[in-house]
Amino acid sequence: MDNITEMLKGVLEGCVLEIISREATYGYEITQQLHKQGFTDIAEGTVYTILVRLEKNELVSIEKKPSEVGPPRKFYSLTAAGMQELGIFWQKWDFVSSKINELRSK
Amino acid sequence: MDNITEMLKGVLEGCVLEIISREATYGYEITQQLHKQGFTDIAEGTVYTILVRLEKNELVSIEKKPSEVGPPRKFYSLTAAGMQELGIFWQKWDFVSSKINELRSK
DNA sequence: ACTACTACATAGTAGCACTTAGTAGTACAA
DNA sequence: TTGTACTACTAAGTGCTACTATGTAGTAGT
Repeated sequence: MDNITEMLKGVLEGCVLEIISREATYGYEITQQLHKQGFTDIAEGTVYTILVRLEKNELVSIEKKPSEVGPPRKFYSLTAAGMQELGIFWQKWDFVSSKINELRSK
Repeated sequence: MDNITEMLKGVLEGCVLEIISREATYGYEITQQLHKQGFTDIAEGTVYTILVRLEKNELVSIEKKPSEVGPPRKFYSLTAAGMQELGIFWQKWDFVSSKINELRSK
């Protein structure tokens, strides 16, 4: 799918929060999961900028762990604020997507 | 619903295209329709900037008509390119929204 | 004159995904 | 020992989009 950049604004961050909420994980792994989930064109750099923003906003906490196959990994977990933010994200998503679908079907 | 700005990026333009595709209409009316449809916080200025962009990209054609209750109105209709763009928009929407929902449910 | 509604225009701002380019560790082959 | 490939993170700069704020202007009722 070509050029869905604009449509991802505001939702990609939510997706990253959702992925982290399942299990503590790190940037490289998150990127790969997104690729497997169908978002094949998302660049690594994009995910890392989101992670930096999440950290700055204190929605995630970080634990650095060594890797056996490369440089050390930064594992992310949701903070309480992060959990709350994830809930708000899904509320917004439900709201927006239902309105869009209503508009389409009327 | 608070602060859904980012989530509207890339979709609001598609919504405007959809509304115009139903019937030739003008900016003020489009804004009101969006409000009725649940997007209560969308400002007039936002709609007009979208319309200017659509015109610039030749996705709409314009016919100016006098109004009995105020200044003249600019009625917008989709061009062939606009129709095509609308189709692409819904394809993208289906793609993105299905992926998001998959991510959520897994 | 004043207010309210209708109708359009636009310069400036903020936020986000993306591009590009870089640094580093491990492992395996030529 | 050089090169390639994969893993893993960083960061400066760009472009697009919705939003803010403000302004202009026509019509109509008080």
